Amino acid sequence: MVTAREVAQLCGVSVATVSRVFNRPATVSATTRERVERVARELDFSPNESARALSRQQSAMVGLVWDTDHRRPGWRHPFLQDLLLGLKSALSSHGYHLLLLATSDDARDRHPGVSLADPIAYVGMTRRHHLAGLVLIDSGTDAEAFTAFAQSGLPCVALDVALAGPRATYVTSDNAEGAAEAVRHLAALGHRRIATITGPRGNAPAAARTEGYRRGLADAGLPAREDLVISGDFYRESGFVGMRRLLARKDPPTAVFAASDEMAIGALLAARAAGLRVPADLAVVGFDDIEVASLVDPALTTVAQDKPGFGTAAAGALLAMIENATAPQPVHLPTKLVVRDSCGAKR
Amino acid sequence: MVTAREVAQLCGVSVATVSRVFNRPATVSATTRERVERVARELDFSPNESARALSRQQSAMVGLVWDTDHRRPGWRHPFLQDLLLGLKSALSSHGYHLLLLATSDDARDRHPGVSLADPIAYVGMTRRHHLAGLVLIDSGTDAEAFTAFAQSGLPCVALDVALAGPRATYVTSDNAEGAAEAVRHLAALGHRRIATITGPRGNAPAAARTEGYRRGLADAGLPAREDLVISGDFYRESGFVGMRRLLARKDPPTAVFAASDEMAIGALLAARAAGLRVPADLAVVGFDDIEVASLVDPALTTVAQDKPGFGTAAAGALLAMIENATAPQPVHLPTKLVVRDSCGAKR
DNA sequence: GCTAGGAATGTAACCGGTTACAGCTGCGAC
DNA sequence: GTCGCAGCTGTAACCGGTTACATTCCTAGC
Repeated sequence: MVTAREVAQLCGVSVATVSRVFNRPATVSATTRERVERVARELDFSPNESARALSRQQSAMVGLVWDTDHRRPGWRHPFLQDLLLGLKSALSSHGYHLLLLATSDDARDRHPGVSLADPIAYVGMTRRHHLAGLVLIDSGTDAEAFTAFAQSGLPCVALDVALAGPRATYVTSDNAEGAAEAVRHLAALGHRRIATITGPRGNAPAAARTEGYRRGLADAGLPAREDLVISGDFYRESGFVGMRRLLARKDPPTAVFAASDEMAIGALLAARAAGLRVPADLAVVGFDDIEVASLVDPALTTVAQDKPGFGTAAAGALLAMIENATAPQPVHLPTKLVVRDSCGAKR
Repeated sequence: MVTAREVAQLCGVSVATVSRVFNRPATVSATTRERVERVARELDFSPNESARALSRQQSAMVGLVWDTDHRRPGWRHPFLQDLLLGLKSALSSHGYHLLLLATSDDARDRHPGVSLADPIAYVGMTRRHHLAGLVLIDSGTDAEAFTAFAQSGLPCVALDVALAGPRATYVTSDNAEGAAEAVRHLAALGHRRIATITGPRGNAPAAARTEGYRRGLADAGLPAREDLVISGDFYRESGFVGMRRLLARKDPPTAVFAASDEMAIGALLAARAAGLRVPADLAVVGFDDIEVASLVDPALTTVAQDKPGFGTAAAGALLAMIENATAPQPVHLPTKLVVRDSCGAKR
């Protein structure tokens, strides 16, 4: 490893000058700068990150809090890979890396209800590592714990959880509009009794999608019937059960908007089990556009989220807070209705 | 942030002693140790990681090289989430974190054939960050680039790519045995003409699965017929095309072992397109047990890999090399045949 | 009683940068 | 001619730990 001292010596300047070339090039005369840059390139020098972090009290790393309880079914994030890719590429263009914080599962083992391993341990870790910021992935129900991060003073961006603070914000899809569009689409296909299977209560995107469902009905001039709103939890099983309950009605819906693809697939299976054909007897629309959506039979019509966009938007918001100290603004990503077979639109 | 100096002052000892309490407790007298530990706990002190990394020339971080070209179809890892979870939890128990290295895509943009952004940039990064080790995820065809990492002297663990060196090793499934088991299962169901659709050439797991296919045939006393070996590339399309070619034969196979679930699904679609019923007219077995496998119709019989096991095994091997400097040993994880509907076994 | 040696602790030199401050130079203005 | 100031660079004090080496103290052995 070449150090700045060696570069300085070879250039006949002090280490301070070498450091300046890498941090505030404008303060160094052009000739000196070029000489240092050339020698640095020749020796393949670049500043040691540990030393830099120690000295600056800030590292070139962004922490990723993704603390999921793998014992809970459906612990997987619907599109973590796209998210990581988006984050990674957006961060890399500014020289930041992503640190996947690891905490022991002790706290969770002791208190089974707690989903985040230990917020305090996390906050300490972010300090010890001099992290520049934090990306928080909602892993279910730790919205309260997230405020602890926001209060730590570190720039924070949460995904799909409303987070506010002087240096905190969040990124989410425009869930309400996406849901409304799905419902309007079903209405336009002639459906009058459109049901919905919602996500878990307390979940912000779930609430927004239900709100969007209502708005979509209103937009289409259809009455809102509360008995057509069935609550689920985003996972397949609840879609199956919810659909079965809906089909047992004496006046079952002809279409259903499920607040997640997993539940839509559950609904599909329930319809099949009840001897119904989709989309002929029942139209189904989901939300997310997970990988499986195009594979099930019939292929699922769904509201697609901008998956890599989540990553880039989160990274962008975070970098803005880190580097410009700008006032954070929540980001609402547009969704896109992907029409496949399960809704019965001819295509 | 509390520093060691403050703790030392409050305890009436020197910083060196505080440091020793955290690093080599045995060299400190019991009474002093307890006093320091108590005060440290009260002040919520823990050593600053940047300073520690700088001083020790080694950080508590393991780099993750996952440099996939998202413009290539099928760039997704079949089970990255399980992998990350396994890695994370195994590493956390030893206090290590996972750093997702970000490199600019420049190199790749300039040379479209290159899949890893820039191995040299990566190696430099690992040095600058004082990383303790490296986990290499194969993203296609950069096996050669991986040797550059192995030669950097840093402990390296590759996944699904044979990597050798004094401080390098790899983790992979027992692909050959898994494939052999699948083929024996098909033979036991009465199939005599069992075809295979292979993975891409040059890919180690793909080669092992083909070898296992041959071994399975031999085990079952069936002749190996080279015309029943069709090459694919792990992605769905190649499974579809391969199956179509097989079905066009005058003497088509009654069963097919696809070296990946994606290709198996492609084969399923091709069979359906040809008017064949699965499993009645054609038995299909895949490899991986990806999430979709249980969702397709018919549900896919497949060779399951130990997904979280990959992560824990990789972390274990890496930690062993980092902490004990043990001679690295490749890990071969056992697979498990998951019998569902597509093979025609009654269950 | 004296010494050798081991255990416990302190001292201070690192690790490799960043940056406040001071010093030097050269130029235009008076 | 000199004063002021801006631009450039060097000096040295950090950042917060780790650790080789020195020192002190105590005990066992003679």
